[in-house]
Amino acid sequence: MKFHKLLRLEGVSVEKDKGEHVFMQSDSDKSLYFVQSGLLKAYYTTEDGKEYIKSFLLPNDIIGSLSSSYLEECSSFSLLCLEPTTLVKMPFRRLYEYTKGDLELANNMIDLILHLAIKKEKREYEFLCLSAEERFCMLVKTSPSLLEKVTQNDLARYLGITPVGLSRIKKRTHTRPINAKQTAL
Amino acid sequence: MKFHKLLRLEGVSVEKDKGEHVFMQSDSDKSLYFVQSGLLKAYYTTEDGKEYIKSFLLPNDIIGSLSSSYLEECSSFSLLCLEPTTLVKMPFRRLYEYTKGDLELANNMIDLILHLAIKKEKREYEFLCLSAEERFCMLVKTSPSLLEKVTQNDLARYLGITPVGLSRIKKRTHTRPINAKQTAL
DNA sequence: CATAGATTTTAACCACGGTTAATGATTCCT
DNA sequence: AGGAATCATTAACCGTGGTTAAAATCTATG
Repeated sequence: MKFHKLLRLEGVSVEKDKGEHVFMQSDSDKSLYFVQSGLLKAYYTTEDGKEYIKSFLLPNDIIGSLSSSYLEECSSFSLLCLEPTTLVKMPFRRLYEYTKGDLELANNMIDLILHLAIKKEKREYEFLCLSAEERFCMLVKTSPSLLEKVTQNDLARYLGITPVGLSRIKKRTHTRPINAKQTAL
Repeated sequence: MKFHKLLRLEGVSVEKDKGEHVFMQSDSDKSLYFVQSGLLKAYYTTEDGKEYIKSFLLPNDIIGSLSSSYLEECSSFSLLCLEPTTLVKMPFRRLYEYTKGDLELANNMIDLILHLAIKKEKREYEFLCLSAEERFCMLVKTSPSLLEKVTQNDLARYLGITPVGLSRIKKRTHTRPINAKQTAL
């Protein structure tokens, strides 16, 4: 990545332990966070108490609270550290002032958001076109290291299924050869 | 929306009839398109010939071909006019040159991409947290006008289900009172 | 009007994954 | 080490939606 100038802006460094939350809801906390080390999960909690994981955050990942009244109505959003974590916090208000007056920074910002938009695009694709099993296999291929760090429960909630469902899928994919679909002849 | 300056940039006007495609694949076509009038569907076609609809585009909507090697590998992406349509085409290369040199334009661009990112975020939420039936009900509430213009087939492929599945859901939701879940007492 | 084509609905059957609950396996704690 | 708590797996049962194919509608177009 190359958001050079963005990263050189001095933000507040935040240290959190495993199990601690990073609050992003209140106006004063609306910020962009750069993950320096550690591991977090970003998740929704719905009214009926269910949890759905939006993403896991690894070092060099970036997250911000996009304000969307729609989403805020139907769910609440949280960040939880799964390991001791260091973040750099940059309030949107301040960032916004910077980009208003700095061309290079504004272009860095464009690259950054574009990068995030492409991630979302991928995820939309995976939900739209792939089955839960295919999404799991995808993840095994692309982020094998994540599987070791994250509980079955969290992994399932990220894939959009239940832990029970994931357990079943794992069994299936180890027994059955992958891509058994093509077993014509 | 308020991408004032972006919209004042002069792009190439493109006229298409119902049934015509807008090509976005080749490098020379990598552009941002502003829909002025009409209706389009943006969809993926997978290797096994299935179609999945990413979004419908109405007047004032904006679409661009985010280049992602990942997505380009596993599917091909197309735009098809469902009604006679007028678009304004702005090549990314040119746009990029502009934003590199114009602060106001760069900030307009930030607002624009942020706006698109929030849309994606909503859609991710809907796939992650809602059932097909709930997604359908959501759409009925938020975009009733779309339902009249779009075939059952396209609608289903946008919701991530088959036309047969959608037909069943429609039957159910008309028979059964919506939110029958809460019928305690 | 008639026929062909596309679109939608229905039915029958099946696979996937949700739900609940019981059982194992780990980790953690004093 | 014993016990609590968390996490993972398994089994039984069920609901949603996929698949296929047939019937019912709707829409052209000559």
